[in-house]
Amino acid sequence: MYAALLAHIARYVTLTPAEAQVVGNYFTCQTVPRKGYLLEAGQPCPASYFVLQGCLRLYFITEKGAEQITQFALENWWLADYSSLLSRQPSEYYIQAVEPTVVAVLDYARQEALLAQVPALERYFRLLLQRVAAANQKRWVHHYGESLEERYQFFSAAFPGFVQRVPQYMLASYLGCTPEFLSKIRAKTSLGEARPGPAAKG
Amino acid sequence: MYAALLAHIARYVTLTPAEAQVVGNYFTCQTVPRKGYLLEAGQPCPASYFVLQGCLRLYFITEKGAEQITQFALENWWLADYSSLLSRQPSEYYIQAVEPTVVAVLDYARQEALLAQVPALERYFRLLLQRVAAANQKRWVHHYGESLEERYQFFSAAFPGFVQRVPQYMLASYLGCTPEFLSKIRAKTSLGEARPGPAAKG
DNA sequence: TGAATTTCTTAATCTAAATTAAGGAAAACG
DNA sequence: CGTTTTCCTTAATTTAGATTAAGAAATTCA
Repeated sequence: MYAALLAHIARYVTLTPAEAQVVGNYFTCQTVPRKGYLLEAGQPCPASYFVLQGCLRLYFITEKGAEQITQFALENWWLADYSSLLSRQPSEYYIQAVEPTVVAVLDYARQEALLAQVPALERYFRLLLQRVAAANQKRWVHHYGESLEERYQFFSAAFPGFVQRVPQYMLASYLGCTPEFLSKIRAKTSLGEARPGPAAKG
Repeated sequence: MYAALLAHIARYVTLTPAEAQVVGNYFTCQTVPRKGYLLEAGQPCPASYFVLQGCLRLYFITEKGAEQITQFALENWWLADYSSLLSRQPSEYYIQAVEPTVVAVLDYARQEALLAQVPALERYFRLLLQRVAAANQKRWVHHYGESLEERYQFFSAAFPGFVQRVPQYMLASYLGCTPEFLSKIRAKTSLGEARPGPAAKG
């Protein structure tokens, strides 16, 4: 059931079979349809989510009423609103499934009990969060060091296939521009690339 | 010597006196003059730094040759290039002292040994990094959800005194605008505020 | 399969913030 | 203490990307 999750943990720490068993007991599995919500603004973030299958997006609503996406989560990625999770205050985010999605759920109320029972997970999450911190620092380098066109190019190269998996307006939101502008960038960029002929079909 | 560091750790986990002793043995103390460097681009990040006194900035050089600041660290803040620390690859960042600064240094090579000896620190760093993750998520909300003027207002309010402590062009870089634009914002904003009279002096 | 909904594109106009330039004030430090 | 360096401000010009509008294509799902 949680094979992917246990495999992910095994990348960082070694669990005994008994510990792996305990981990399995603390998680629940949840299926979310396309456009279904795991978190809506106003409620405290109830859990951390590990994506087993599918894709999630985390976004908030700006003053102007636009959806601003700040994170995606594909298979083997964790997603949560850490502020709300830690403070138990209402979240300002939405976590929504971009496609039909299956997640392993670590309920907030049970997290500390699990960590007490399986201390190796303290280390797992420490190592994981260190990588999250590293990724965040890099993200600011891309954000401030590169133009939108460069960021799009980098993103397409770094996550091949992902660009085909989410609507372009969502990618635009994540990259910090309008769909119109991303469309312009792509038109300019793909001039040299193979165009599908009139009869071709994806 | 490391009273502030031990006090910070004590906010998250409880150490035995013996453990506190061990922690003290693993850190070294380093003094950096104003404009001195703890890390320069091209070298692997050698350690994590905990600021005991003073102020650090983390920045990189953009394609256009400008310094782009992405983080500051005041007293009781940790600072490191996590990417470089984890990968042992050359860093793209500089860590420089904004004022004469004293840091507690956790050398990369000794970090894992310390954590093995004092497992409670796995938890300390896990909890710390969870807060870092929360702060990072919030930072994107401010970045994308607010205008530069609002971000400046928020920042001044959230870190009173800090605005007076670093040069304005550094704050501008961190906030993501030019010094000229920040100057304009401040001129507009402070119209209603008390101006120092002609005879007044700081 | 076919209507309804979502998504993508192009193009004209507009705007927030960058760039450039240059003078003046404040700190640093020898 | 004074001089060198660093820092701040104002203003004219320019630009990257937003906004608005509208039609075309692709998906979804009943």
